[in-house]
Amino acid sequence: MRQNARKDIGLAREPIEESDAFVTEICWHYYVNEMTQAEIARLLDVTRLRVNQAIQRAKTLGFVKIQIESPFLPRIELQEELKSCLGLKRAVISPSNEADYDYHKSVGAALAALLTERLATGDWKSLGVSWGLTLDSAIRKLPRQSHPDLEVVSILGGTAKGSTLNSFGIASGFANVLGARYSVLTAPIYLSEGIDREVFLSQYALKEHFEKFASLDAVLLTCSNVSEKSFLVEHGLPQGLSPEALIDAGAIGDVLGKFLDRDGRSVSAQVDNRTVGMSLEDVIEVPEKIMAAAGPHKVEILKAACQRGLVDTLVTDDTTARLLLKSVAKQSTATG
Amino acid sequence: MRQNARKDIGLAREPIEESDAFVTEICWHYYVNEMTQAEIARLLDVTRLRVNQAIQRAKTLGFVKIQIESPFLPRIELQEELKSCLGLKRAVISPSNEADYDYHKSVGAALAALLTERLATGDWKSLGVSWGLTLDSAIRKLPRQSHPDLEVVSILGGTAKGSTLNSFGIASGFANVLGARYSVLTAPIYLSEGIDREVFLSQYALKEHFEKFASLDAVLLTCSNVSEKSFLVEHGLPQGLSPEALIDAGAIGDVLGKFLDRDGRSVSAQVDNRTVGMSLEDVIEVPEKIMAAAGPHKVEILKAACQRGLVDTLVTDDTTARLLLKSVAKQSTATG
DNA sequence: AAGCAAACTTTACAAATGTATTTTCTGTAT
DNA sequence: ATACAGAAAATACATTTGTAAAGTTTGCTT
Repeated sequence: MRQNARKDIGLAREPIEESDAFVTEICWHYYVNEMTQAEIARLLDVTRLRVNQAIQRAKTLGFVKIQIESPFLPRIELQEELKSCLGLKRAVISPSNEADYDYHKSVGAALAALLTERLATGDWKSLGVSWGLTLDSAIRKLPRQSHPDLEVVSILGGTAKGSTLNSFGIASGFANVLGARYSVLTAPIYLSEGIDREVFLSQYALKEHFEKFASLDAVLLTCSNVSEKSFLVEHGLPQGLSPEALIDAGAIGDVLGKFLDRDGRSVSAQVDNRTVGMSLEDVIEVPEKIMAAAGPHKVEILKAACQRGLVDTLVTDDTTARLLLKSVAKQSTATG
Repeated sequence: MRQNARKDIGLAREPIEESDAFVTEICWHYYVNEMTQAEIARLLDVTRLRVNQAIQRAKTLGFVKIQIESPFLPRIELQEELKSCLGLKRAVISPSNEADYDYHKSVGAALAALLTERLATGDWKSLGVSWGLTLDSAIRKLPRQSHPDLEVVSILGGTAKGSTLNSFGIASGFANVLGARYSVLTAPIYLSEGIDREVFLSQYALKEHFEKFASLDAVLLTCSNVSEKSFLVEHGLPQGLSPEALIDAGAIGDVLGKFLDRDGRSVSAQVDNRTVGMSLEDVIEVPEKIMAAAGPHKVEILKAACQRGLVDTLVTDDTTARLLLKSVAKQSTATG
């Protein structure tokens, strides 16, 4: 067929038969004997170009199969998939212990490892932190370090209850173990009704703190869903705001006390306006946005947060990662 | 221990941990994503040198396995000749790199390819393995497989030195990569003088193991000559047995620790009686006897082993194959 | 036999890789 | 604190590889 077609337009010379045996032998010399392409060309008395082409042909035809053999491979594959699915710059996936599943331990350790690495190389001056169990867990896993030029900045107000994993405890905890300074947000996460936001935030101490948000080199974010598993929902919601009302409004979880819907849109400007902390718009401007969260109940809010552009590095565990991928796949088949 | 030793000579910095996960990730990017080393270095924020070293380390460690579809197509004529000359059922000849000749690499890869093919079609339940550099090389080239019904049986005792390429390491290495069970021969290759063979071998664990020899579907054999190139001669000969004495007795090499003369006859029943492993008589009974060996120094012992009927499949390289043919031709003109 | 076009070889060069050398960094010991 | 030694980074360079031009060969057509 192809031959005839060529002849019709005036074929000159048959292409030399690049036999499988020829290609095979070249590949053998190249990959097994580790000869250079020039050496092989000399040995078989052909041009180097032909050797080069044979090897490339073998690769595309699948004659040579390169396998990577390692217990770590599955996780790397997962990371790559997550990155492309969610549009991340980096994904860190910790192996979770499925038998004795703990949402925070594994992710905390992974975050600690990542932080240590980034702090060593990244030359950060200012690190924003929210709070929650995951960050508390990371602090426990962090080795003691010395970063005298680093300032840990709390980017979210606190709640009355819960001392160590509260705003104050997390920021100071990080600063302590990292050998850094810190600045906390001495305010509740939600303003009481009737308090004028502008007036409250204009207080001198708060104003100075808020100005630091603009120059953060990185932020550590967490998220949660709307259920009794959420610390915020259990202990921190302002009076008059019920979980049911949030769910009715489309909320699937929160980032920095701001509730988002399935597509990452803010559910209630009104509620958002009562939170004391960094705005999501400001978060998006931070060069490195590290989100650490795990657990099946956080899949939806993680997806939403990524969609909103709040995440460029995701730290999670393999269980959550797999659920995330499944969820994204389902969504795209439903939509597209 | 090692740390102290280092400290004594004034250690400065711990070498950074080139973790397997790190190496794996680099190989993933390099081979799967086809990124350049420089790109990977930038991505992971390390020097290009480290990436380069990681890839080379992965290659030598066998983390990456490169498979070629049909490596022995081009050597058909040579193979046919060998088969008829040596009375073989099958001959597999790999092309070797004569400029930078490595006895084991090429043959190991060919053996790996052959094994993969035979395991897929042959329905083996039990595979006997000896040990040596050639088999070690084959393990590195074997892709990971799953043969849960296969048992790898070590057919030869070990030496004190040389961990991975020893009896235990080879059998478990094959089993690991093939996804099979294994049974090792926990005994030295040569009994010490004065130990009663019958008494020693009657030990429960050994007896049970020896009984497996009768039902092997295949064996992987190697051989060596009597010189400093032989691992056995260098490291494994029993006390009081010198290479010179063996040569004087007509020995030209060994198979399974049993030394043979030019015609494949056992040189010393006394020495044979001290070896712990499968007897040559039992080997002959195995349905598939695969001998893998290469190098000019192994030509004579290969010929002898074939003559003795220990080989029905020979895996070697083209250099050795040609020498074998020449040697056989010379002998037959001299004799006939 | 001249023309022609496909397919190869030659040539050239840019990019990537491998390796050696120098420099910088860091923990330990003096 | 200072000197020191070992390790990694930085640098430099030779080799190898990939690719895109040229130029040449070959077999067919006219």
